[in-house]
Amino acid sequence: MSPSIRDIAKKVGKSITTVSRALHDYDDVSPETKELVRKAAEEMGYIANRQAQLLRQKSTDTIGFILPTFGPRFSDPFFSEFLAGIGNKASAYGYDLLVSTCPPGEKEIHTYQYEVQSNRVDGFIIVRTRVEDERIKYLTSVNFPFVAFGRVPGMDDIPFVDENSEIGMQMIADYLVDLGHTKIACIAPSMNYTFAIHRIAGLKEGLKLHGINLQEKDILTGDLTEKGGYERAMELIQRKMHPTAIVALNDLMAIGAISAIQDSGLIVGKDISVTGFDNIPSAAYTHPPLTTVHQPIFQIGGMVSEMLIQIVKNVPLEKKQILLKPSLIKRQSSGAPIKK
Amino acid sequence: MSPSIRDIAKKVGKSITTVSRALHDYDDVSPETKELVRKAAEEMGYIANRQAQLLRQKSTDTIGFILPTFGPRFSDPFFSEFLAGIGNKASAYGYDLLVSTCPPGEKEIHTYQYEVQSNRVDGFIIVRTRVEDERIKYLTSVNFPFVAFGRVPGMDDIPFVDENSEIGMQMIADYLVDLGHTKIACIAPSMNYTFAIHRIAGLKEGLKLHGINLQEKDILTGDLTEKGGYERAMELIQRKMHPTAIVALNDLMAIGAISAIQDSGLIVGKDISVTGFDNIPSAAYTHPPLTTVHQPIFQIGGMVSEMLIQIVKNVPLEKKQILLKPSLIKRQSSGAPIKK
DNA sequence: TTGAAAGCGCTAACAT
DNA sequence: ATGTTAGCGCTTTCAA
Repeated sequence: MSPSIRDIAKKVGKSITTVSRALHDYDDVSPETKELVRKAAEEMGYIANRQAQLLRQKSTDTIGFILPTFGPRFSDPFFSEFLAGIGNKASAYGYDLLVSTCPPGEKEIHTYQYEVQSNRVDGFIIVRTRVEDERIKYLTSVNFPFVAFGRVPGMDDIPFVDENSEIGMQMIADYLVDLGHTKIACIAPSMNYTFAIHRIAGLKEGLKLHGINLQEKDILTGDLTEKGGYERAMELIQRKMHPTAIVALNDLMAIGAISAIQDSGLIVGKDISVTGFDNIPSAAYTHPPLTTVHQPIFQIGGMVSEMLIQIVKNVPLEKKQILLKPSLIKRQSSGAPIKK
Repeated sequence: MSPSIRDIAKKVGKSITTVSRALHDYDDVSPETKELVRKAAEEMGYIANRQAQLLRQKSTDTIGFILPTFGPRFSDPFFSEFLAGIGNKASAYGYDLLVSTCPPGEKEIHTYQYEVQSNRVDGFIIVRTRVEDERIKYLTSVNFPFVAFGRVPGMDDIPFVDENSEIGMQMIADYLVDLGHTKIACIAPSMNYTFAIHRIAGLKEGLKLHGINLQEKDILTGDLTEKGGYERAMELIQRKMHPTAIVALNDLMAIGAISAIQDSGLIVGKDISVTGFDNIPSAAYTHPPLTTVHQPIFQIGGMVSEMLIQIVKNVPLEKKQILLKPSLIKRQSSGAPIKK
């Protein structure tokens, strides 16, 4: 068994109170006692029992993160990088990270409720915010701390980090139009995701400035995976007049689109240009490499994590809302359209 | 504040003991009382305080998983899928998942020690086992439960799930030789990983059966990322006599290799064939699609998770070691070499 | 500067 | 069938 505070007390001939206070570096313990206690603790390999500590303190020093997993082949590189970002900062602050998995839907909110009420975590990190976000509604209603990666329309007060993807998409629009494209289609995820709304808005806005109207029929809905991108791109390609540029709202779908175009015997970047969003590492290794908008996922994970910890610690936040500037990464998946 | 067991007791006019027992469906509580208590609990939205429960029971109902993160751009799709697999089964059994991040090295073992001794978790899941695996040595030495994804040489008693990648690589070897390849090179990760050893052994063995000797100079070392695969492949291509087939030991490096070959103006599957390992979703969407060996990562995550839970619950295991049969996925990144 | 004692919310041995 | 009581390991009043 691991030694307890009692064992140390016995060894140094002091009370457990004194030991506890020495370990926490309280002012009212003599330096000698502190030294004595610390040495004994070290020698005995003492590590505080977290359960007990936390029960007492009514806090958990733990951050909750509920992975919205969609089916078994859940391998979005976005999440592993984001998780690494959260985890890194959390451990830097001595916080643990409790991860659960739950597909979006009915049960999801129960998972949150359960973790809130059973006192498992001090706060949550929410990812891929949605238009009517039950998670955020719930957490706000019970006044439980959280920080979101992504904005929520109509809830401007919540703490969040997001990339200004409107601007990102405007950059894409400018770039494609400058290359000479006019027939542009888009593969988006469900409009339930707020990021989809922002990105579509940015794209529309950007195109409109050049006198181009993005029509509803040119916005297809995919599921954020390569497969989804592939299938939607195929539909676009098979139209009698296919677009010369396909704007996918994330890299995974863009990769699928590239594959579909090539399977159709067309040339990516010539017959049809493709752009993505995220700049996942793979994006540099598609063929041709993918033009996309960079998002510093790892850093964002860190920021979100840090903000949440400040909040649960009651440290005043410098900024409650952070909107990052995107940057366009031009690669060879996009080029001038072929003149006919 | 969430209601406690005391609040329920007060409400139904029973002792807290009775409430506790009713909630746990003990035999020695009358059905009426059980009903009464349950209803009250439901009404009041009672959820047990996990910290207290667990402190008392000396268990945590929590599984630990320490992500070996290598630097910030940590986006191996392997991990998100594996995590989803672990998480799913864990929650099915009512277990939580505590995730930490720590780069392999010095500090890593402290992270394990800390979580063990502070009583944070009941057991660990270990991934990507290594030859002299400090993590496993430590956990065995303190007799702390764990299950590994991957074998460890010389420790045949540890509980693990692994794919028989020797056979997987033999299938690759057979297949490539049948296509007519004789000049075969390999991009492997550090031989610290036991899976690298198994896969190389399988490849060598498989080739030897066809009278081909895989030489050390034809085994390059990459870092398991696209970038690593790209760079090593470039080295191979620039040799005066480049190989006609590049066998990468994971899909990410294979994707990098494909990119390098194409950037060199060669044709993948004709000039140089490429194979991977894992069959991540992206593998079907490279151009050309990647020939690889399938590994059911999600299921393996589930199995490992389930085994660990059995172990910490002291339920006897059906099988302590599980070795899965691989299957070869033939796609167009591999073909007959061009005759000269 | 230190210690005694209460108690976080829960479970379980023991008593009734 | 139910209640009394002790105690998990820790922190924190309060008193000395």
